Amino acid sequence: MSPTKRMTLKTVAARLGVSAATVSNAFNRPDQLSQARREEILAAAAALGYHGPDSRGRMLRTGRSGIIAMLLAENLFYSLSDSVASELIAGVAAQLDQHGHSLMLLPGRLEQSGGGVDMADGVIVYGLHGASSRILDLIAGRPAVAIDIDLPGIPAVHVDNYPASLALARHALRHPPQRVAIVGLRLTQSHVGQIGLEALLSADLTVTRRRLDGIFKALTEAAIDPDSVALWNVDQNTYEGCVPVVAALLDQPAASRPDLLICLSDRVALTAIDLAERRGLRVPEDLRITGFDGIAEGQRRRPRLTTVRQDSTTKGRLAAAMLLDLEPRRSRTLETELLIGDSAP
Amino acid sequence: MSPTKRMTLKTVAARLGVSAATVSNAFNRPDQLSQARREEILAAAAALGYHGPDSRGRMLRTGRSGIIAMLLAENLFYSLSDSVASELIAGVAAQLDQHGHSLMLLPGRLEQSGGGVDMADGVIVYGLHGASSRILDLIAGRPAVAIDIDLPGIPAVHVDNYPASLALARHALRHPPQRVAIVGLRLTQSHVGQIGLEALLSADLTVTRRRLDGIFKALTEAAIDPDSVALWNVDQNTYEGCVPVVAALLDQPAASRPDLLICLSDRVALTAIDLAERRGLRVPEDLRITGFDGIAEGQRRRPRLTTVRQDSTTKGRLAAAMLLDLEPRRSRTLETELLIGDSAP
DNA sequence: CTGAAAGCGCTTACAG
DNA sequence: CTGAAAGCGCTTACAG
Repeated sequence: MSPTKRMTLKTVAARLGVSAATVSNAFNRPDQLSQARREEILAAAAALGYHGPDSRGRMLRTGRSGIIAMLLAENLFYSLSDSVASELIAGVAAQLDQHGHSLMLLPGRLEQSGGGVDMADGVIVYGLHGASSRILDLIAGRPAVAIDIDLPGIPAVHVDNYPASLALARHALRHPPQRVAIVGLRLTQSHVGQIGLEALLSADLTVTRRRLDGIFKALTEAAIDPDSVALWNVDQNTYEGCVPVVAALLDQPAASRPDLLICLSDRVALTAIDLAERRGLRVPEDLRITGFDGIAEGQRRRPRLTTVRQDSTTKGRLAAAMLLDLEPRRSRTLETELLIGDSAP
Repeated sequence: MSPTKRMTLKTVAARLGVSAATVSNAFNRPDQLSQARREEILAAAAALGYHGPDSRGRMLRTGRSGIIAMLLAENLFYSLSDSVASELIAGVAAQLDQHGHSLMLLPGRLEQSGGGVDMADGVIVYGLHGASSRILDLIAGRPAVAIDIDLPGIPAVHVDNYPASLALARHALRHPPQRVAIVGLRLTQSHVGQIGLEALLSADLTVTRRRLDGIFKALTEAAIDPDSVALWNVDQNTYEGCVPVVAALLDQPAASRPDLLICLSDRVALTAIDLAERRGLRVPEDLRITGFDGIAEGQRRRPRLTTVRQDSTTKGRLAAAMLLDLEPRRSRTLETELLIGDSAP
């Protein structure tokens, strides 16, 4: 067991005086040799410091790796820090746990090499990707499922953003507001702060656009002109990313400050609750707030957030199940649930 | 570009009438051929639907994969749901983002095949693992760094649990309590609820044991007999896992209910704040609460949690940096910071 | 029940 | 500047 040379199937076979095929069979196909021989070989291999066939060789030979890759929209750190992406990843993970697969996480901006997508048995593409033709090349020929994005020829898992936010906004507007403000997430290419309607990205470029459309519909129904509503935008779905925008919004003179704040993500809404309370504003008495996503954190703390629950865990689990052939591989739109909490009763 | 046959370096070379070496060089070693030739080859390859060398072949040949693996203590779902593990993973991810590596997540209970650890260029082992000799076999010969665990021959990243919890408990006890209770995390093999001292795991089997020892020291200094303090245990560091234990503890008759609750993790402490408030108990007036970890959620909400901040992100980042040879590969114990919030001022 | 041989897709000295 | 050859570690028909 000296660290002189790495053991391989071949060297083990040579030492034992059997063929490589037999050693391989001992590890992978118990039925191909006698029990006694198998145990003898396994024991001898262990004694030699050989702990089983190397996956790299196996992978090249068999074409399967036991790995599912997730191609994330952002870099790894952001994706793991964003509650929604993180719940989604956990959902994928939950399915893989049951199936004995490993999870490979790949950042949105891949270098030339592709980061190893090509070792995956299947790939989940999450969210918007800059150069989507690049993505298609990378996953070419490999089973793939998209989440929150449409890619030609690839089944997608979506959530019913439009009707969900329509229902939520209708609820919020039953209490007639003086002034409404909307805080979106990635509604524009990059502008952070208050924005105009002309800067909006189209619905195929950002999920939140559909949510905004639902809200506009509800505003119109309530005889409020969407153009008259202040529209703000945040580009990072993290506490730190939301703070400056929400602070600017709340720090307006009382006369122009909203009394209804419709946020297009829970993270934005939770940041708003937090900053409002620090400023002595009562939620919902002085300021009613709604979110979108239904992340766990928002349902635990007081005041409980009024929001739409999209089950990110289920989304991830379903996409993984499709890749593992536990579910038919076809596009699905999952239903959401209106959660009426205390932030906008 | 018909989907008849997958393109390989060899077929591309054949079609172009050059050698495989030249095509490989066109992709990997620009200096090995004329610029004109290179562009010609790249363009022709693209036209043929070949998007670059397959990592599987490359990996077998070069021995490098560009992948860092994290061997987690629990299954993937749990690890991604636990704030502390999740921040740690994000820290590793942050370092990999900067270096262009991919992240492979492997569940604690690996099947025979090893789940692909052997493709990783380096592995991070996090937390306690059942069969650690198995772990050592799996990572044999591969660069490895351990976090929160000691493995023979492998550098480890730790946090100063004992002095940190000693300082925290000293602070908490400056306000003399009537009755103290401690809620631990994984202090025993599996018992959930109130436990006795005899069931405790030793410090090399659980991180929280060192935290407990620090608290006992502070209690003794304050002339409180540790044996007189109620000791409870939780085995899952999630909201759902904490609820039953914390509820049982709070639902005791007022005469035996603690007025100081020392929790060995923030998740436990946050659950305690939540359930206490639901029961009309004021924090800190009726019940003082401390945590451990310093997770972001605890520092955002009111009352802000009094706790010890261990920077999990930095832990992960450092371990990854060691693997990428950006830091010397040697054991480190990181310092923590006492955070005095409102839950135990 | 066991073994010899081919080949998965690639890169790298090396020779020309 | 380009190509022929070896080989990374493995599994799988196939022949015996």
